[in-house]
Amino acid sequence: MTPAGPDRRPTLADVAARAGVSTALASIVMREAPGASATTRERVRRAAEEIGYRPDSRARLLRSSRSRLLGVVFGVQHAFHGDLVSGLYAAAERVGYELALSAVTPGRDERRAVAGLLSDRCEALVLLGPHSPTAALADLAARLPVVVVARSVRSAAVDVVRTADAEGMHLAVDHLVALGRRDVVHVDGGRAPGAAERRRGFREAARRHGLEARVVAGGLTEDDGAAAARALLAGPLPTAVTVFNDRCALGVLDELRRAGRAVPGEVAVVGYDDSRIARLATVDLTSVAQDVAQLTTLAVGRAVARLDGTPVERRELVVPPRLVVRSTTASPR
Amino acid sequence: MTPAGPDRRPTLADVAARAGVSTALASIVMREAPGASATTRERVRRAAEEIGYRPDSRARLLRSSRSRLLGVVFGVQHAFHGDLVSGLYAAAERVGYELALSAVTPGRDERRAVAGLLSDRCEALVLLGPHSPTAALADLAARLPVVVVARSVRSAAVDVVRTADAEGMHLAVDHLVALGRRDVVHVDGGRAPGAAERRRGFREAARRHGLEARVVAGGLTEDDGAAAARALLAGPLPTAVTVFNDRCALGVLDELRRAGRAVPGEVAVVGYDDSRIARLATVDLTSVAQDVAQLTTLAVGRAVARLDGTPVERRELVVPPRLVVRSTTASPR
DNA sequence: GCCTCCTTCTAGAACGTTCTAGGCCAGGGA
DNA sequence: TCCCTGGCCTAGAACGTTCTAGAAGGAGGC
Repeated sequence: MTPAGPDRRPTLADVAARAGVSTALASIVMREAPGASATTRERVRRAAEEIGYRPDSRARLLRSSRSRLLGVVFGVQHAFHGDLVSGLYAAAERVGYELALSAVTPGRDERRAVAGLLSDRCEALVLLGPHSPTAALADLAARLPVVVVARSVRSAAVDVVRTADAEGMHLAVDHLVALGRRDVVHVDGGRAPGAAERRRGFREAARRHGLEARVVAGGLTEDDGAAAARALLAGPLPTAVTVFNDRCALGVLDELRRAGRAVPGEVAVVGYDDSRIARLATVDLTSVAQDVAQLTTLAVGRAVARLDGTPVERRELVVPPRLVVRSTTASPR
Repeated sequence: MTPAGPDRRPTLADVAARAGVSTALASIVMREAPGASATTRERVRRAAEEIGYRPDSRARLLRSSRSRLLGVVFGVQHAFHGDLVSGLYAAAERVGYELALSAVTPGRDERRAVAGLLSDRCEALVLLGPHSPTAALADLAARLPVVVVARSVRSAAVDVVRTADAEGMHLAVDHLVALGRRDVVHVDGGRAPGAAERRRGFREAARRHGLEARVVAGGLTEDDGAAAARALLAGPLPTAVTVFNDRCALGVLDELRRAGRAVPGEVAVVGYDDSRIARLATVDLTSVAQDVAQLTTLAVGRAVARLDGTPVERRELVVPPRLVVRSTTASPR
């Protein structure tokens, strides 16, 4: 019978009492720290097992000034953020950190998400494609290390890890031109994180090839893509289209096919993100892939470097993208 | 100059010192508890503001035995889980609880996700479509209240909140029959959470209408749906298809259209989940909608009831689904 | 004057861990 | 004999909160 009620969560003191040692020694055993004999270790471990002891990470963190906890803010809507979160878990584990997740939802904005993490005593924050203004991010960075992923921020206070989106568009345009497609249009992502950079890359590459750099309004969703495709269908059809992201590209594809236009026969289409959608057999979309493993490893690495006080050379880390060619691009029929 | 280094996180004692009161009183003010004069409140609040004080939720939770923290395990891949998480945040906030998120990723299984939440001192767990065997869930439920969402579990130990999936299939089949479609096939979800129930519902409804209850193998993804459609195209085409979920339905749709079959002219298609995909103008899929707001409100409510010791009548709460009719179902051409 | 009651406040003990400082004992060198 | 040294262990103080018990001071009733 435990002293303070039957359903009390077992504590280290309970383990120690049962094993007949001090709590300090029990702590040593549980942490696998040096300073206990083999027999005692065994005894303490068995006691812990028997009463179902689980360390209370909050008490643990309270005591040690370091929490080894990285806060992550992600958008619950974005499939790509899901991939990034997976990568972050793996990267954090490799360097002995834990993750605290906080989601941005339609009813919970970034401020709320960040506030939650701050009171959880995270040592640093990793923000996935944040929408907060630069000033707000800089304010935050005055409190603790902040790493922004997949968006570029013009501030000396925050670290940025992102894909070389302009280069990704170069790859896409070069690929299309090599296929003999010279009338290329870009379907834009508006004010979404990364859109400006991708637009810029498109324009640079088009100019380099001596092409007219035509850009039409698009967006993040399939419906935005469909609308853009309808706009394109109203005029003379280009021979190739680069699209802000895969979801939008899907809308473009669908609308083109509905209008009876052959893809890639008449029009080639390139997406961005290499999401699961792009990889589906029924879609099989050529797309610019972001290197998730690299992005997440660098993001965690940068956060840890800041915490350890390791000198850091550049604020911005840029990861090269990769073009994944599938069946929506080919030479004209 | 703070005593213990310049970048120490400000604590309640700092606030109290600056305001010239005891920490206990500062605590009272920060918690908005009764027992402080208006002028003192104002003074303490200003001091907190000035030094940028943020309560340390871990210390707070350590002290009070209640953590008011609900652990949520979700799959980072599932768009539907994203919707549920959004709803859970809102529902938890309404009853004064916080959420701790723990993701299941390709490299992080449910055991890991749950273990993390347990050491975070969550009072109860909400599991979204868990894959763990019933026995493991029951073990867990012996430690703390467990609510499983969107899957049915045959165990008296855990609470379940789910959609009446069988009824959803009744709605779908009734709708198709009312449209004059009597040759209906179900594309199955295999061992996915909810699949068995949906299959059962389909069979019941078909039998009720005196139809042959034909079921073909499908799955969760677009590719599974495409494969199922190819199987259907190999024989005489049914006049209607119900599909395990929207993603799979999308594959079915795509493959049917590629084969030149008119939807809904020749074949009507009904999906399940009413996901964002189904709502897209380019897809516009008739689908069975799950009531996310209701599911999440009930899940949180049930967890809280267990914690408060409120007597609970049934272990399983079943929420009625709703049929959303769009353009993939109509009378035969 | 004394008692009670209220409001406003404070000291100090929790909470469950880790860490610091030190105790005790055996072994070994002088 | 004495003093180190090293291995194993413990007491007790942190960590930043909240909570309990109670003090101080005034108002009011007798």
